Amino acid sequence: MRQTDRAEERGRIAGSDKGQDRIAQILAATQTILIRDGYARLSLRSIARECGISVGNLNYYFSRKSELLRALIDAVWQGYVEEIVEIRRGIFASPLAELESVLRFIFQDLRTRDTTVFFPELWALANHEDYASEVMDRLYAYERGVFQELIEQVRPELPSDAIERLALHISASMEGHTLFVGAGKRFERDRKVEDLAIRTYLELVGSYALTDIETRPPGYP
Amino acid sequence: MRQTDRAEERGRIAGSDKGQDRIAQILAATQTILIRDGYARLSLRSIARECGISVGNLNYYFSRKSELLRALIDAVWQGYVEEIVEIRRGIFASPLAELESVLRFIFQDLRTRDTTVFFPELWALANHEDYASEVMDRLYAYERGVFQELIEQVRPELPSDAIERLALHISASMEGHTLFVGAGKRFERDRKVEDLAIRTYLELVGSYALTDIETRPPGYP
DNA sequence: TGAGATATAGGACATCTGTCCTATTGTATA
DNA sequence: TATACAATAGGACAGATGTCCTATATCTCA
Repeated sequence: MRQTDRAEERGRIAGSDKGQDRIAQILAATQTILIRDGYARLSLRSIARECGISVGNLNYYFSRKSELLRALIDAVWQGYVEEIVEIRRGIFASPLAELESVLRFIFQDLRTRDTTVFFPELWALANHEDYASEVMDRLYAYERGVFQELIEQVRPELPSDAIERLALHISASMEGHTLFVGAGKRFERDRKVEDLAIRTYLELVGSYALTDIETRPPGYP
Repeated sequence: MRQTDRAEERGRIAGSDKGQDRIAQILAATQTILIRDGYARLSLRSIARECGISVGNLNYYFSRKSELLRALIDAVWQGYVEEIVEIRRGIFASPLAELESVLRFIFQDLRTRDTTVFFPELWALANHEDYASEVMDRLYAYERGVFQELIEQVRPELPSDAIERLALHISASMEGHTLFVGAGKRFERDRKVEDLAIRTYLELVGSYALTDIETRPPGYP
C-alpha cells in the first residue's frame, strides 16, 4: 500500500492518539504562518519548520497542500460556528438584544489579528480555489441563517425574501468593516464606528418598511 | 551603467514612445493573470508569455516583481479615481442625488469581474506588503473624502468626526458587498440588495441623529 | 549614413517548491 | 516478548521562480 493512500485515509478514519495532536499542531502552525507571512510565503517546508518536524512527516499527514488548506479552513469555520452557538446560549431580553450580542461578537472577532488577516486571504483564495469558496459559502450561509432567525422573531410580518435580504446586507456590511477597523488598520481604535454600524443595523431591522424598497422605483428621492 | 539602474530610472523618467505602450501592455497582462489565475500563479514568466515577450525584456522594464505590482496597483487606483471624478462632472438635483450616483457607480464597479477578483487580492496583499497597504489607504481615503464632502453638504450642522464616521461606515459597508454580489458570487443577480444598501446609506445620512450614538451609552435598547 | 540610445531575446544562476520513496524509530497489542 | 502498525526523518526528483548578464536587433536623430 502506497503511503499516499494511507494519508488519504487519515482524514476520514481519524486515528485517535498522538497523531491527532500532530494534526492540530500542523493546522495551528499553518494558520500562524498564513497570518504572519501571508499565502505567498506559506510552503510545506515553512510549516514543517514551524512544527519542528520534517517535510516527510508533514507529508504523512497531508499528502497534498490543498488538503491541508482545506482542513485548516474547515477547522476555522467550525470554531467560528461554535463560538456563535455559545453566545446564543445566553439569556436575552429580546430577539433584538440577542441579535445585538451576535453582531457585537462578530465585530469583536473581526478586530482580532487572526481574523483581520486570515479572512482576506480566504476571500482571495475563494476566487480561485473551489474548496475555499465552498467553505466560505457555508460559513456565511450559517451566519445569515442566524440573522434571519432573529430578524424573523423581531419582524414576523416580513416576507422571507425581505428577511433574507436584510440578513445578507448586514452580513456583507459587517465583513467590509474588517478592512478598516481590524487589527492594525487605520480605524482600529475608533469604537464608535462599531456603535454606529450596529445601531444602524438594529434600526434597519426594527423599522425596515417593505414599501420603501419593494414598491417605489429605484432613484432617490 | 548596470541595466538594473536603467530599469529603476524608467519609472521616473517615463521615456515617451513605444516603451510606454509596452509598459501599459505589461500592466494589463499582469492584471489579466492576477484576475484569471490568482496571485499564487502570477509569475514573471506567465506575464511575459501573456505579453508575447521574453522574461529578459520584461525585466528591462521592471527589474523587480514588487515594482510591477506597485505600478499595477497604482494604475488601478488612478483609473478608479478618474472614473469617480467623471461621474461627479454630471449635474445633480441635490448633494444627496450626487451621493447616490457615486454609490451606484461603486456598486456597479464592484459587480465587474475585475473588481470582484482584484480587490480581495489587494486586501490580502495589503496585510503583508507595505506598498499595497499604502495604495489601499490612499484609495479609500479618497473615496471617503468624496463621501464626506457630499455628506457635509447635506448635513452641514454635523461635526466633522461624525461626518468622517458616516463616510467610513458607508465605504466599509459597500466594500463588504463585493464578496456577495460581485461577479460570479451567490447574490450577483439580486439587484434589490443594492437598492436596500444604498437606500439605507442615504437615509442614514439624511436622518443620522448625533444623540443616538454620541450620548447614549452602548447597549440596546 | 553612422552613432548612440532603446528594446529585445536567450540563457545562466541559485534557490525554492510540491511530491514521492525508503529506511528507521516508536508504540501498542496479542 | 514478538508483531503489526503508526510516526518520523532524510533525501531525491523534476519543475518553477526571481534575478541577473550578455549579445543582438531596432529605432532615432544628427
